[in-house]
Amino acid sequence: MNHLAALKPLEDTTIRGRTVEQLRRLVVTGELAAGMRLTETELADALGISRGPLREAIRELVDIGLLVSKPYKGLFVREITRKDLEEIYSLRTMLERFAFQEAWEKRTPEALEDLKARNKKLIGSIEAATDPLGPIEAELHLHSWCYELSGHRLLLQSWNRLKPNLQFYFAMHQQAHERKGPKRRSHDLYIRLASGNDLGAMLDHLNDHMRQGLETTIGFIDCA
Amino acid sequence: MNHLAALKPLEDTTIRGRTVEQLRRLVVTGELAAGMRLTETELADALGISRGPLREAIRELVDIGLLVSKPYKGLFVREITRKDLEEIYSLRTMLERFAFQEAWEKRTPEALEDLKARNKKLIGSIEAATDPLGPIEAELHLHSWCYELSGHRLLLQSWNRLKPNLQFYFAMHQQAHERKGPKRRSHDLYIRLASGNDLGAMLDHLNDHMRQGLETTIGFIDCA
DNA sequence: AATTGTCTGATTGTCAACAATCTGGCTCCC
DNA sequence: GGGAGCCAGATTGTTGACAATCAGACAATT
Repeated sequence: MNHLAALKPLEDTTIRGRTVEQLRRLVVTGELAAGMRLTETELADALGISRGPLREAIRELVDIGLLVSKPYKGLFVREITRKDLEEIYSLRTMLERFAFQEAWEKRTPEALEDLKARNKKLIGSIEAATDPLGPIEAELHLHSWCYELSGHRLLLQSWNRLKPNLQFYFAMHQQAHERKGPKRRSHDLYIRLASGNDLGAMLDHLNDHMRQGLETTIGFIDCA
Repeated sequence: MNHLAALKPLEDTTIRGRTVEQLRRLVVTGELAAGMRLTETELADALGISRGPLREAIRELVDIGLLVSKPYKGLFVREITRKDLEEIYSLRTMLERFAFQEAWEKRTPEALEDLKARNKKLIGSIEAATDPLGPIEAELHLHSWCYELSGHRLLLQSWNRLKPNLQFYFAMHQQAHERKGPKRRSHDLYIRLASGNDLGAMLDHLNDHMRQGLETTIGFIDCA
């Protein structure tokens, strides 16, 4: 910790960057409902920008998978099928197990403190119960820990691509279930094992943790 | 095989699409040397197109990792460090092991025929020795088999993002080593195990296959 | 000597108009 | 009835000009 810690990263100054962020937020929070149709001109007008930077922003979201582009028909906010969800979870399990293997030897007391801090933040966010999306972001931030610690840039990049999809689904699920977010103590074991000395146990727990996450949330999707 | 098999996919009609392909090829073959500096206007003039679609194409390549954008300084063809290579290989090992686990039960006689055909094509391409990049594409196509068979779209997408980076490195390596490509029989065991009934042995072999690939090729990189 | 201020050419960011293309529905013919 | 041809409106693709921003060099200041 140095004396510059108070500095916040300055916000994106380009229209494209800000647009990506704004659209991501709108999609992820469900303010733009799944399946909804948009067009470039319509969006550009609504945002008060021209189509150039908007197109670049859109392409980024399409690439991540938040939007689907059907040429000459319009843009559509992604819909999630059961298969999508299973794919997201199975890939995520894979990635996070790998991340823990890579990060295991790099754990330092400071890093473990950081992990605990993230969990505290998650709990705090759940108890505050102000912004319903807060806990979701906090949970994802907690899970980001192992990816960051691994030092594996490509892996972190993969996680960052997957994250918005998870976020999208969490928010969708939460809305359908009357804003019931993650439980306070849901990550207690996760933290304990991550701080311990049994990598095998941690990896096993990840399988459980993820499978449980999938099972308890998959119920309300009726699609094929 | 049906009677429409002769149909070839029609080429991309948009400037953006064609530009992505062309730039990808140029980077991957080393015709645009690693570290080389480019600018948007320069490229747009050279390609005879305007900057709009070019920018979108560039962004795609930056996202994949083939180009690096340093704002207001220029675009640079990616350079590969030893760490990059280790990351590419470790992630790839992960993904391909996962792909085989997912694909294992889906193997049909037809699918295995397809796999053998891909290996034949690889061998043919090596023996023909015309286009030095042919064997590289054929080898990647062989490895794509398990991803396609898995039916896991997200996984396939991850592989498709990783592929150009591998291709880039292979070509780079080949140029440095006087065009010595993959060996004729390099995938014999791979094919045999993939056709057999011991998933564990296949997964173990993948570790070996990849580690060997990394070790025999990592030599000539002197970077940190 | 080192830090800060200022200028300039280069580079990217943005815009608004225009062109190309597609979709969906309609007609017409068989 | 149904399939080919065609049309209108909508949507995306493309362009060239203009604006904003930056890196690097050099001067001024301490």
